[in-house]
Amino acid sequence: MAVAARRKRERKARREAILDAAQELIANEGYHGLRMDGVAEAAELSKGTLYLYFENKDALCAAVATRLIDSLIPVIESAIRDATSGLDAIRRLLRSYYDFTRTHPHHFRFALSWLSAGERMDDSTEAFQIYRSRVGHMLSLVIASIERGRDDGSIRADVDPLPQALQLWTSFLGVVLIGLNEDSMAQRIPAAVDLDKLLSLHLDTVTRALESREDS
Amino acid sequence: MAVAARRKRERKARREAILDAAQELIANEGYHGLRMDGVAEAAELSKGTLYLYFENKDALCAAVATRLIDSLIPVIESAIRDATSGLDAIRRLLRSYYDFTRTHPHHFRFALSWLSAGERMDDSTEAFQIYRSRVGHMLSLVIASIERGRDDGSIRADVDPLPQALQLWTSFLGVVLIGLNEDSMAQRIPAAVDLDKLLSLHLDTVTRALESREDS
DNA sequence: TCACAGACTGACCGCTGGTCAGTTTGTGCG
DNA sequence: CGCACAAACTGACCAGCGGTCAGTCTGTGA
Repeated sequence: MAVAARRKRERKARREAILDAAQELIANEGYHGLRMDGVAEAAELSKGTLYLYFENKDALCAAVATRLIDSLIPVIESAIRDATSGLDAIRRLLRSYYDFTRTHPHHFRFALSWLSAGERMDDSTEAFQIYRSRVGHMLSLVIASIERGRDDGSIRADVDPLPQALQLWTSFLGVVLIGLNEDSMAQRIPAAVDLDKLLSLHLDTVTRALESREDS
Repeated sequence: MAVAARRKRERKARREAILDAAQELIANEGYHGLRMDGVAEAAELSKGTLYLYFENKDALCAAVATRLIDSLIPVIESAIRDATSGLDAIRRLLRSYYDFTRTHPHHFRFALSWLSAGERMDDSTEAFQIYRSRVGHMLSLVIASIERGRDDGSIRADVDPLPQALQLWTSFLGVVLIGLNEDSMAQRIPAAVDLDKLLSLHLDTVTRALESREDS
């Protein structure tokens, strides 16, 4: 009865193939430009078949995003390990995420749609639950870094890790958000700021707010 | 020839009526739930007529957003005037925007779609240009407050107003973004933080980063 | 009474996410 | 080999919605 096992493998491979096709299209056409017909054609399947593997379009996108963030998490964990202090870990963590977003801007767009929507996106699917758990994991890394900094003295002792992690994460997302729209921002703001510099400024600002001070 | 003047008035009134209908629907159904057929019915017009007043759906939404932000700007300017210092002005400015967003969450959703999209939203219309100018005005208020704080000594002398204003504004938007999804966040994060507290924490963090220090 | 302009209408179109009755494939059994 | 059954797959079709446009209505001035 090795048939069932093989079927399972094949099913998984098909699923991956669909994800490959979708990810490629998202990278080229953007999340909003993604068409289920296009995915079907790229994956050399009929549209109906897609719905045997994914509940709907949003679930497919969530699965793509999950695969991407799964490739990011080890990078971040490695960056944290290399950090010289808790505060340094925060900086490295944020910068890793930022770099990742520059490489995969559409992943961030997806994450953002999820955050901002509540309505425009179906977040009731299982694929979304999985994605959520990844985000939860990332947040726990932030919390852990804050606690580490509190312990090693690089971060003020009076910060409350969970709320501060939320503040860090959400404010950081806002900065990255702009980084995605470099071109349109350049038009909008005369003599616009270079975006890598904006990130650096943000990190400096965060550092300044968190660091323990020598004075009383 | 007072006819032309009356026609112009009537046209403007119709436009306002359409905006009223759209704003009401957006408030109830959300931006994404807005249907042009629904607007037409609510405004007691045919759908085709809407397109005599607005280029497309996104332009209509931009006009709604502009009307809303136009009601906010005087509030913010007043808050800034009452401030005791430049740093205090920043805090008041951000808090005013936050309160406004709590009252009109859909305005913020629109602003966000505009920022995050670049693709999913038509920002080429005149209505969008106008909205942009309002955002530019708000940013200039932030810049002015920073300069004021630099002058009155409440803010460090070495901050560069424009980049710092961008950093302040974008990071602030990220925090507000979460504030919009209170309910879904509560599910996601166990023992979630109260959102008004999150804002307060953000303001404190910002303050800490900007304030001039007594020590050398 | 007529001509004209501008406001307005609503049937219609195209696109796209999603559905489902029916077909193909291939595996195990008699 | 043929049969039955399940699972994978298909593609024509549907519904919702943004947007269009040929034609109608209204009222103003001559």
